[in-house]
Amino acid sequence: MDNSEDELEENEAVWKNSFVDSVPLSLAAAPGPSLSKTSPPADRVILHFDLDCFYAQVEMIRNPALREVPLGIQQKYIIVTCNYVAREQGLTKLMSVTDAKEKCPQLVLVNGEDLTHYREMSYKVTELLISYCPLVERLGFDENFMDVTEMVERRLAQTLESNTFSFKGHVYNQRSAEVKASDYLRLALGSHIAAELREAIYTKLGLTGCAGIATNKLLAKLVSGTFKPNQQTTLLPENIRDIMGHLSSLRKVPGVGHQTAKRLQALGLVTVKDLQLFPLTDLVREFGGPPAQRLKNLALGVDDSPVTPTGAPQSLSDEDSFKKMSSTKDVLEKIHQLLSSLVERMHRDGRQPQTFRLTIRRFSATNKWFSRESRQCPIPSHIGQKIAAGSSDDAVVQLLPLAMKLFHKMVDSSITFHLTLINVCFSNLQTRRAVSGGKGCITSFFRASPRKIQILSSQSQGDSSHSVDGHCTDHQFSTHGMAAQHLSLKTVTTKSPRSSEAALHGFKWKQSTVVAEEENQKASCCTTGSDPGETNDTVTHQLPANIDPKVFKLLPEEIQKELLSPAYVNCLLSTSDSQNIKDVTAAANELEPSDRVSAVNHQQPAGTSAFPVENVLEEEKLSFPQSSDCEFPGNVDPKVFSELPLDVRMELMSEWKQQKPVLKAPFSRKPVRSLITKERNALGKGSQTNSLLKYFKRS
DNA sequence: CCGGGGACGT
DNA sequence: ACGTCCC
Ligand SMILES: Nc1ccn([C@H]2C[C@H](O)[C@@H](COP(=O)(O)OP(=O)(O)OP(=O)(O)O)O2)c(=O)n1
Ligand SMILES: [Mn+2]
Ligand SMILES: [Mn+2]
Repeated sequence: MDNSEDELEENEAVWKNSFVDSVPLSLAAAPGPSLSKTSPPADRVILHFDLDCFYAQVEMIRNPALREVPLGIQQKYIIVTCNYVAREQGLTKLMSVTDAKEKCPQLVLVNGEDLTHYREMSYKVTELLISYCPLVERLGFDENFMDVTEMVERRLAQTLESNTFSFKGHVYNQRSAEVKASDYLRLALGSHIAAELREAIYTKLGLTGCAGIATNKLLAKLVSGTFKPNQQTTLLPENIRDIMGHLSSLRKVPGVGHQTAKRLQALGLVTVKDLQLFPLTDLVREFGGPPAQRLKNLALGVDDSPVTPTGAPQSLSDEDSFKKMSSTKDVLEKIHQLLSSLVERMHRDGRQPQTFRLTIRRFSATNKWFSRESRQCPIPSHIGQKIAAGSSDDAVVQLLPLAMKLFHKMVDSSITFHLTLINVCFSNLQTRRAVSGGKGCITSFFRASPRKIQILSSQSQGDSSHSVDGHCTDHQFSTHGMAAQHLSLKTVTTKSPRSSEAALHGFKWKQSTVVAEEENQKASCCTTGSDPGETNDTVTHQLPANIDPKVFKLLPEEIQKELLSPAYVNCLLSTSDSQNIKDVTAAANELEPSDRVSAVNHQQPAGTSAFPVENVLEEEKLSFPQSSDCEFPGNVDPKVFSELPLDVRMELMSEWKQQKPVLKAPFSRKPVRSLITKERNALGKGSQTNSLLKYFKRS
């Protein structure tokens, strides 16, 4: 989007001095600044991890021969990233293929449009980090924040028994050996933890990356990239002003995007210092209170936002872009293709999506590559169940009409259109209720055991499994950057409390409670006919009332015939009043036994329960959707149906036949309208969070 | 020759 | 539903 417009700024001449790797220190001195013996220390210890040339690294693992050649990962016409061999030749991230080939004719390209492998590796990293400490927040596929404050506190005691101690890795802007780790003992311990975790990521997953150690997320992220590949850097409080002041522009501040930078520039602000010195009151005028304060804080290197465990993804999407798509048939095929892969992913996830969204991007000369349009609708529960159950083909076939209906809400297919992108997305993901215990569940992200919902009450306190926490290393090698230091990872092989399967694949994500029985949702996009005002006066002949004649005429003759065949017509005609309303059963919120100790630490916002109480679906009673006695369910738009390929239509028909009719509500035809937009936003999350960015939320 | 994802705020 | 941010 806007993201890359100013992306291509030259690397400023960073004056990043550092003392490398092992700064000796004596422990005689007093402990760190805010070391109040009692609970939450004023200063947190935050780690930020960022994998090296992530997609390229994954491809190099898959094919080691690529390690020695300049490698670019291609998505359409873009080299989205490249390995460091290629970077030595001047290649950069997000470079066009033509520019890249120009700079480096021998560049080897691997297509990276399918993110599957990157996504899987990404979650393995997050999972590994979580196994050491639950406070892990993802950012994109290759970054994780971690709050290790408590882990540090626990190590502190053990450290005091040790004689010497030092930082691991670089210390920002600090080249003298005088660095007193004793003044920043907790950050120093954080640097050891970071080194150990990087080592674990390398030995277990084969991935290298950078880490930043600082007192908040903003600073940890900013400092992590100081020395680039496969190194780590700690930012001491005394250097906060340095690192902020030397950012080349406000755009470098995470949270200041293209639009915000433009607005700031309109105020005459370009550098971080500009913003630091700008009167808050003037800033408030432009951005409003909280965002203004947030911006100023960011410029000062202040960031109180907590590390919020990310949990399982809130949406899954699949998209493709292209130069031109202009026929309904192509659109349908593309959506079919996208849906097939998305439904498979959704099934592996194990949860049940309740909302479907279709997004398009249209070509236009003026708008060049701009805005997207989208429409969404509820997913009828019987389809959601098929997705979760793994009846993927059935699910896809039944989702297709939904998607096409949404498509027609955006695109008048009787007029020429030109699309350049289609995206399909599942959201409002509901966890199916675990058996009886009603406890936490582990939904497997990975393939291995699809139906994985396990109960796990362990893990509660602290760092658990790995005794990375065990004791600090007492030797210090100055291996500058090589993650190969003999860190005290010896203990890593201690018995894992989890089953091996869980350790490998299990994912302990966020919890929630019950949403009890759900109503039969009726997609507004699925309501047939009876659209007020949209009746056809140009009727040609015996077309069912809800078929658009214009569309009908465009259909192939064979499809027209089929539509007019008695069986179909009967179905279509009987659909209009088939919209039985099923009562919305009251949602009985049942509290989670929650013996799972929330491994959340001090910065948990007051009033926020450790785990949100939502998104868990009661196992559904076998209720069958509002289908009338006709074989043609009421939620299928005839126009859409007519556009489906014959085989899809046949599949749908056979689907419908197998469904046993449900008890018809005698008092059916009701104002469905009030219900169809139901789709309440289970507005769960941030109770307030109106901040500029959730990215650096206030605490 | 501007990907393919995500999260959150309005 | 769309905008902005992140990677
Ligand atoms: N606009 C972007 C930014 C990133 N990515 C993908 C490709 C990257 O491989 C991955 C991680 O992004 P980074 O910015 O961390 O870049 P790399 O990890 O590739 O390189 P570096 O070693 O500089 O971190 O996310 C993307 O698809 N589109
Ligand atoms: Mn990154
Ligand atoms: Mn990276």
